[in-house]
Amino acid sequence: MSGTATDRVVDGVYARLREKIFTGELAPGTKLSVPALAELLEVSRSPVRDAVLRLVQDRLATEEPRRGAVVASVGAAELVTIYEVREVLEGLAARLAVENAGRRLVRALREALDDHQHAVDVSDLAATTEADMRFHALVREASGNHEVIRLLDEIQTQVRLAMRTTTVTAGPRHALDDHRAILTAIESGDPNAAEQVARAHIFRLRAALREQAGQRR
Amino acid sequence: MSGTATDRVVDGVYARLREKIFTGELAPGTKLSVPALAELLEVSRSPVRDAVLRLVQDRLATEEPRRGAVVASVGAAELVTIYEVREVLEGLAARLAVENAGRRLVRALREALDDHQHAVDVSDLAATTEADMRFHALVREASGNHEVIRLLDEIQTQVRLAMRTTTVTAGPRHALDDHRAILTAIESGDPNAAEQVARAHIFRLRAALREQAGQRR
DNA sequence: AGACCTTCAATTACATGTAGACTCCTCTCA
DNA sequence: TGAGAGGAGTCTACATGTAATTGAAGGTCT
Repeated sequence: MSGTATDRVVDGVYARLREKIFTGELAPGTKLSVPALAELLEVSRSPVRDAVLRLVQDRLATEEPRRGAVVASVGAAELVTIYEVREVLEGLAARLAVENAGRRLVRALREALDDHQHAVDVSDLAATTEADMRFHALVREASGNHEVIRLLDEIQTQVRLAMRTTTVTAGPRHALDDHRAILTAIESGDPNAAEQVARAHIFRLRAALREQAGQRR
Repeated sequence: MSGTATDRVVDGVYARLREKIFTGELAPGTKLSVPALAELLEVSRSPVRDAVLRLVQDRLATEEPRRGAVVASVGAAELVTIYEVREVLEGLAARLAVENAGRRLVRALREALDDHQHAVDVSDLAATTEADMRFHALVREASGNHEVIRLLDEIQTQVRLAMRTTTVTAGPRHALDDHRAILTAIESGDPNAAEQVARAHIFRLRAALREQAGQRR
């Protein structure tokens, strides 16, 4: 009567490796040796192998045929191409969110915004990032489109990984203003406005990135 | 001196399974039993297991924890959500293609269009589909954005799979006109126009789908 | 010193064994 | 007749063995 549906070893290994990557314990470039990790995590090689393949699948690692996998590193240039995609997807998410929007969404967004504001006021970087991510997560969940949610989750994963290497922040103040504008557009119920404003937000982030990394066009 | 870089068994198994899915030999809903496939393909279970995991990864199959994998079936409703994403990505691809565009691209697109026209004239469905897909492939390759290319490839895979179940065609004539408009916009060098026209194209396909499947909003 | 070869340890990719979970079928009993 | 127990067979998930390859270290010759 204790049964979790998924008590597979591979799930735990995957989660633990993912965590080690995000904390930096496994830094970009680190080799993911299956036997070594198996010993470290005290499981056999099979679930480790499967977990590493999953990491490769969501591009937290890259593999070359007979040479194994290493923790991926997302450079500024790649991040710019990712943000080009992110721009249109966040726009779509905002549009769809408006079409589905309920009071619940608006209330939750306001809450995230308040937290964001407060975090910025007291210069709490971690809380700022958290509130920022929560705002975006709320919008995409509200889109109701499973593909949009999945793809934006993937992108967020890549961005988190990129933060190990590059600085991604593009002025916390700016982001806050942009979020406010997005909320206003959603409240107004205008899908086109929401799409435009959401796109403009990511566009600005991308511009900051491009400049900071100084290249590409 | 004969060495191909990748002579891994798993690659061949993956390719063969993929092919069997697209030809319909493995129809949506079919269970992918690892031991059975291993015997069928005359390899051991290991590479088959890895190949099946890859199929799950690109959503040609779905798996449930202790119950194995089955060939995925893409329903009309899911396809509509996929097309919502496809709309903005094709728009982005067209926009970026304009920014990069060279004469080579325009020439290749014209060629694909001519083939498309001819295939429609003689009612060759296979050739029509091929020329249609080629046109889109050219545009996204020209975008120069690796993420856009990868995501649209994924989407095309899903669409191909969906064709096993649903009819996706939305009037071959319409598609041809839309492609002509996209080419015109690209030739004119106006990124915004290209994005709008490309989006409108997918929008129409989606509308046709939504109607044909009669639901969703 | 520097280029090349050899050797060695580590690792990948594949093969195979097996406990426990799941499915399906049959048989029992109300 | 229909619900439910029981059992057989199949399969997944994990464990483990191993050939061949790779990368690194060290040695040799020029």
